[in-house]
Amino acid sequence: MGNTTRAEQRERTRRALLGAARALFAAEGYGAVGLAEIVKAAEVTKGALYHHFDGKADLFRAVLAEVQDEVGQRVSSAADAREDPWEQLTAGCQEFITAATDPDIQRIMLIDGPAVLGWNEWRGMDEASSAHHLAEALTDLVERGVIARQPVAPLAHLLSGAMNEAALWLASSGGPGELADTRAALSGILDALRTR
Amino acid sequence: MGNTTRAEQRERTRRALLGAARALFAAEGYGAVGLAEIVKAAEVTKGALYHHFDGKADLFRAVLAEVQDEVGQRVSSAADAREDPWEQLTAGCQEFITAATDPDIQRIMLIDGPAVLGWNEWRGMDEASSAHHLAEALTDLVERGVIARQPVAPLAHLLSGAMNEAALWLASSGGPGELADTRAALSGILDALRTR
DNA sequence: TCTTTCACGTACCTTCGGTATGCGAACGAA
DNA sequence: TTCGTTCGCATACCGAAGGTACGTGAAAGA
Repeated sequence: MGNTTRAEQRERTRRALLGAARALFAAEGYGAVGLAEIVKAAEVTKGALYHHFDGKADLFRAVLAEVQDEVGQRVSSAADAREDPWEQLTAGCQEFITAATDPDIQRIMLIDGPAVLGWNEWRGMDEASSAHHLAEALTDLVERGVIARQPVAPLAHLLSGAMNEAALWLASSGGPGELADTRAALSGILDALRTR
Repeated sequence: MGNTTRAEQRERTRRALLGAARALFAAEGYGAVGLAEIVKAAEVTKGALYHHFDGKADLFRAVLAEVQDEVGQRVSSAADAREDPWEQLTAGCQEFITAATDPDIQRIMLIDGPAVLGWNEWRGMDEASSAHHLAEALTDLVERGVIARQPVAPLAHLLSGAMNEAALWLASSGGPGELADTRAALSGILDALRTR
């Protein structure tokens, strides 16, 4: 008893590193955090870090994947709670704005993500976690004739960028009134897509 | 003759540093460029660099200001070439997308900018260089009744973010067709703002 | 002409990401 | 149970990069 299997120990250490790195990256930003801080907070050493990850950037990649996965889940849940495809789109977008207003999530997902991994890789991860939801929803709405037939990829990117920026702005200089105004403005843009 | 005043020399060195740093930051990204590379390309030493700037981040700040200023000028010129306020807005937006599709400008202005300086400072610089044009144009159009009366700040951020993301996407995976589709989608969104 | 200021070069320090190596405990086979 | 192997991780070290302290020679002012 009290014995710990290797798989358990491995998982515990990995979790500790991911948790510590996530908290520090979120609080101070990728560049301002040293590996020494991370391993100290995780109560391990650099040896453990390099045993689990290829380096600082790879550790960040794992943290980013975790964050993006959580946001993707929130958006999916919000969308799936609705029946009407149009409401699924709007609910998903509003939920994304809410989730992305968290400063910790922002710093990792929207600020450092593209800079650390490069925009292409960041885009790929974003696509896999949540952006494809948006593209699928738009495609579905086009198929159903709810919005005008048009290439969905450019539209998806415009909307994605709009929401990212809006969330960043809300977190830094926004009171509750700003949030409501932003939601309204986004709704207006989305509504404008509908065929009349 | 042949004599150089101190002000001249100072300006020459500063220009050399800014030019070298801009080229390297654009090509390799802020994190991947060392001060040694920069001062070698500028044919000076680190002493000169630290005499003109407070450090690597401050040098980047100066480069970013230069890039943003140029983009702002291009947008202003495009807008001022039109008489109709509505056309000024659309022309300015289209010109921004064109300018921001340049990979060098992207890396400095859209990718590394927020990560190196933090989003708040980046936002402030963007506001000063080009974003205020957008907000002013929108305010003007609201005053004239061309678009519905509404808070312009959230709208400006949504549009700004949409254009930033669109430009990034276009540069990485876009052919000429994608550019046309993106322009069309943006026009559609802008048109939707008009009071009918 | 003499002093001061300034632009910049040189040498050095510190920190940080990354690597090489060693060790003890869990694991698998006999 | 024993014994060799593997694995998870700690320790010590290295090179590079950002940053600093100080020296120097030429322009600027008196």
